[in-house]
Amino acid sequence: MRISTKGRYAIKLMLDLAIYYDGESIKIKDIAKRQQISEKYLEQIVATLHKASFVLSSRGAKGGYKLSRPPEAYTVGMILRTMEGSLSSADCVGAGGVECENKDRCVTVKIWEKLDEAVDTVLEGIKLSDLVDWQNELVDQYII
Amino acid sequence: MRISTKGRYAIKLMLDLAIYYDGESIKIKDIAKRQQISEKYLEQIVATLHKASFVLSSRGAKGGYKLSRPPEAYTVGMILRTMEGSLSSADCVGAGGVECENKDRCVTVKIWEKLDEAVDTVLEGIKLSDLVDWQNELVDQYII
DNA sequence: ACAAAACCTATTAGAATAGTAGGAATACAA
DNA sequence: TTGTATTCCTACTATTCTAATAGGTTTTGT
Repeated sequence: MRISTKGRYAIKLMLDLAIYYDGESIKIKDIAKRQQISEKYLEQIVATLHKASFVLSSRGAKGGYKLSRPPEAYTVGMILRTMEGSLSSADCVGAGGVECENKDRCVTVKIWEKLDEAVDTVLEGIKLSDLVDWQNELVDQYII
Repeated sequence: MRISTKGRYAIKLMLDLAIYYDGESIKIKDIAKRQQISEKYLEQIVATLHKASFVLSSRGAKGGYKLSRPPEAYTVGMILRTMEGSLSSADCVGAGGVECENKDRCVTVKIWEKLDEAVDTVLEGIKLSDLVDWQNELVDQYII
């Protein structure tokens, strides 16, 4: 039931883009420094997010990345699914899964269906903007 | 977010023990045949369940396994946790996890806490006896 | 022209997954 | 008491996944 570093780092990356946006593109180098993640690894991760059109890029000096939409438009689930592919708990359930020919006679699939639904509800219920809000609350708490 | 075959097979094994119990011990060989799982692999899985005292064993001819408690006494979560160790979505949350020194300043942990709680609620909410009931409903539906 | 950034592709070390394999110990039954 | 069926124990293995590292190429602002 683990979420990989790819998924977790992608969320940190997107959150960083949301929080530190000031009109300018944000460099991977800076995100890597702030989030304590390898620059090269982040490059790979942002490439996937770029392919999914979650971020806009500009190349060359003064280049970097921006969110392509407002933070309310992303859910944690969207980001994780983009990075991890399917999030389903077993192959026999969920999109793109290997259909089991015994599926409608197997009661254990009900477990995975219920589980996946619960996971989905949580992950689709948290928006990137919620993370930004939580972060701001934390800052209020610690700095002030 | 995958549940491994070990966890899934363990549930099938426990369910098989619950359903086919008639006073006698049940052989791994029979479970393997019914559930279409490798006998040798099931041996390993049942060994873990035995160590956790979820099943009683008797050796030699006429040997086999029985549940050590009634099916109501097991939750799916108990079984999965026994097979998979921690079910938590990230190392920074949950028991036995590597505590992150930045934990109380990191908002993403909130995601994993919420997620783990939801997973827990589902998995602790399903008892082995529920699976037995579902199975019996299925049988009614198909055979009768 | 130069520097800084994104972009692209290959490689790798280690761990986890999903088993396979072979035999030792035990116990029933003839 | 001998055979057979079972659990029990330990080692091995092939494959995939994870989490990176590495080394460049292309683009662009100054």
